[in-house]
Amino acid sequence: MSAGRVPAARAGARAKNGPDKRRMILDAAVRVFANQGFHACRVSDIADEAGVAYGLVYHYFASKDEVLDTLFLERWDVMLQMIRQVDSEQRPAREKLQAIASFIVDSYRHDPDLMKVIIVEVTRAANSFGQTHLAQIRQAYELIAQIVTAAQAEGAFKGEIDAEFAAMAFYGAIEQMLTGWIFGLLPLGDEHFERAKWLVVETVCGGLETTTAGNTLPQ
Amino acid sequence: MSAGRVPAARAGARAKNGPDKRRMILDAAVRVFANQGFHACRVSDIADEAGVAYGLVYHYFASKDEVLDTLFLERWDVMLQMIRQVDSEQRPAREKLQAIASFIVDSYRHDPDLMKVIIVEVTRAANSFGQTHLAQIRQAYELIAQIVTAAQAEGAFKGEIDAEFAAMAFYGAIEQMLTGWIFGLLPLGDEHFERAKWLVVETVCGGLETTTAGNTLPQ
DNA sequence: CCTCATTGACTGACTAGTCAATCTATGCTG
DNA sequence: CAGCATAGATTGACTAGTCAGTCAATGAGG
Repeated sequence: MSAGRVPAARAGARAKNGPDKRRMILDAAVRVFANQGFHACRVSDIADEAGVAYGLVYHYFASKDEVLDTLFLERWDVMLQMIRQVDSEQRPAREKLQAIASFIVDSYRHDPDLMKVIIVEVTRAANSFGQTHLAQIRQAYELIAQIVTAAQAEGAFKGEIDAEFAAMAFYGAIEQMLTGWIFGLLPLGDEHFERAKWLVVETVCGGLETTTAGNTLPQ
Repeated sequence: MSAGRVPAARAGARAKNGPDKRRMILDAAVRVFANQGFHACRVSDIADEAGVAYGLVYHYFASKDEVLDTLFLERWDVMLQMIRQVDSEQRPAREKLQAIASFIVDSYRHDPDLMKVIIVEVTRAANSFGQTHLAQIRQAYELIAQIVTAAQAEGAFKGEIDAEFAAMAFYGAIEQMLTGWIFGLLPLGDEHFERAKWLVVETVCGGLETTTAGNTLPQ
């Protein structure tokens, strides 16, 4: 509902005139939320960062919550579309997962603040925004699970591991990777981002163990 | 520092008399934090839940923050000790990871509220408690990474996957599993918990893919 | 002069943390 | 053993500050 507050028509009209204040507020909010956290920051911080008056935030958004809702939904929808697209293609499951991992890592590379906000304030906020956007979040898991299910049906993936579970593990591994970057626990930089894309997929698809005969007794 | 506020001696003395109010406050806080979230709840909620006066919370704890700090450190220390123990034993890496997964899942089974609080309010709270306890959290990752490194040295695990990274993926998969239960996205119940223990390890160690060398045909 | 954008001072509600008073257990003293 | 002292436990009304959201006024374009 929040995403529809300002009709596309008006947003377009704005572009002709001065800068789009609504967009400036959203962009400022990303920075403020990322640096201070949603709860710790004040609405005035967002207004100041955006260079607009306090009240203007409430002209474009019904509440502080709605600012975050908007940011999340904007980005999450893009991700869901992307996964659906990948899902529909005719490629090996590993490549599909690879594409998803790439997209998420690139999202982080492109706008780390936004991804930090989405993950920290929504996706993992079980008592607040995570609940309100649970349906959206769930969709991502389900789409990934579908990929796994399909791969199992054609024999590429083991049938013994529940698809919904595999989806959680895969997504969890990716998010933890971003968390590592967010917390400064993993090294940043383009080559690390690229390597990370491959590493998650290799870990989850190929496994950590060496494929010794029958993988029964290591060593 | 918070953990040491009440000397063990006095805590023991308390046991002789009435109930340990400090403990009651901590236990109540777990329930309140789990149900409402740290930020959303008031200190009076904790006091009410514990059945004590508001001021008593501040007799035992310097601040609302310190209550959560105490809860986290108490439990996290137990987990670190457990991982160190496992780490020192002479067993295959897969079994070690299995033991860690079991411990965490059992922790959740035993006290879901506490684990929810630790994960949601600390481990994943990049802008608040996650930062203050970063050193503790990091230790867990490093210990797990050590297990992976050792396994790689003896050839049981592939050398191409960075150990620290594998540790993040493994831990991330487990936490995501708990998140699934917390959000009500994965089925609860003893058999599911048991299965989950095996599933994470099988996914991360064995991988999702079927072993191409005609090892198995699922179904 | 109408509409929408923009401003920022102000209000109303909320809550972490304080503190002075009261209670309770224990032990000491004469 | 009664009486008293001391220290810690317990109480909850109160303070001081914060901040989300409101609104009346002003500005600008058509």
